[in-house]
Amino acid sequence: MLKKLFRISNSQEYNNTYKNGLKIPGKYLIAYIMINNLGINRFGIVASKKVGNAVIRNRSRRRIRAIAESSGEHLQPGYDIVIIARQSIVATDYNRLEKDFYTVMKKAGLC
RNA sequence: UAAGUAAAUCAGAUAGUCGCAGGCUUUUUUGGCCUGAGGAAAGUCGGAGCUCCGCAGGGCAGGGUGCUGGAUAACGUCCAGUGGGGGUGACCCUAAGGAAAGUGCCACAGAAACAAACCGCCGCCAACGGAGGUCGGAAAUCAGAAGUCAGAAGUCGGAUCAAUGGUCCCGAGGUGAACACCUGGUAAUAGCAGCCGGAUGACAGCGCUCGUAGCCAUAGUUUCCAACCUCUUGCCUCUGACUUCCGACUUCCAUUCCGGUAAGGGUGGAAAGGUGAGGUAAGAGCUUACCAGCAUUUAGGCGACUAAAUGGCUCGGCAAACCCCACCCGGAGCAAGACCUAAUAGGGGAAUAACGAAGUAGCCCGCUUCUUUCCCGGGUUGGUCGCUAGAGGUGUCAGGCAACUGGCAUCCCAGAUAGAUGACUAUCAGAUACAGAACUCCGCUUACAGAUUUACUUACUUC
Repeated sequence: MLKKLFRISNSQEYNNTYKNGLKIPGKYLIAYIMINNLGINRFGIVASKKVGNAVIRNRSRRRIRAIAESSGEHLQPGYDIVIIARQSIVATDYNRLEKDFYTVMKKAGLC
């Protein structure tokens, strides 16, 4: 589902979101949310080297992506969302991560 | 069965649901099919392909490699060997050229670190000292032997007495109480010109001097003379012992000086080949046997090297210190680079026609470019290609000990671009190691839960 259309692919767009977006911290992840004028949600997922080696980073990124894919119907459209993985993500399972994601989204008022 | 050694393989499986990337294929809007992380994808250490750099030429500098032969596109990789080291063994480890080209270093300790004497062992000369021995001389003492003189006692003989023994007294004459004096005879001792004998001696004999002391002058126990013997003392000679002193010679010990010695001790990572025997003043390859090392010759091997014989007789270590020798090395890297589209402009300042500037990784030369170069300012990071059919995989045959090479057959096996390979459920199992492609390949190194296989070694047990 996450085709190129639904991705943030430019470093300028990332920087824009960091500067102007709304920062909402969760237990396992942090979200920066900013309104775009496209009428769709675009996601960007970031896992820094703090999280772990390449394998661990890939796994956590894929989990977040899987949640984002499945969340499409539940969220209001029209936002750029950058999700940053925290170090604590390593120890959790999928269900807890999903819960955390939705609490963050609720805080942001997207669902 | 246990403990090992070497090599190889695997790296959860199956099913379902929902998804992602690429390719193919239809169909025209979305279906279908296929494929989709690793042995290390990691570290980015070595090498190569590929690309660009005004095509990389010479010298210097610099860097790398370093037993031999082979393999390879190449390598610091691999294979086969050689030497060295370790293991009972299977097997493992090994930067392993040159120290007789030169320079340098070898801390501390130690006498000495490249040619050495601290202790030790040994020798010589001289001086001094200590202890002893031998010989000679002198003195003193003691002992013995021989001798000699004197004395005493005795025996015997002779003279004397008529004749024995004992005791006392007296004993020539005269005077006298006595001392003393006088007379006659003899004459010892002593002394000494001398002669002679003795052992050159003590001393004896003869002689001489004095005529003294003494003795005698009626008989007598007595007395005298001579000889012998014994004892004692003195003296002398000889011998011996001991002590002291002096001299000469000699032995041992110690110290100093000089020299020999590399066996031994001690220090050190390392001390001048090792061990045994001979040898020596003591020692030493000084000699010899064996071992190690070196050189030469012969034999074997493409070679590293190995074996044997012979020889003289022995050479410290470090080159991962400089260095020498042999071989190799242009640089930057897929953000390389190419193309397409869009945009366009060359704006300001400076330097200027060679003795200049820039490029070619450093320096010198050489080469190339120059109305160009530098600085300031401005613009660009969109897309496509590179990009995965390759020093490719699998099988087989052939060559080779092997690494590897060649032929044939067959297969196509990730290619993203903020970056795919995932999420959930169920079942099974030993309950999940290390870990994620980014141009490619060959290696190396490092990480790793476990599982399996093959070959071999050692030990034990059974048949």
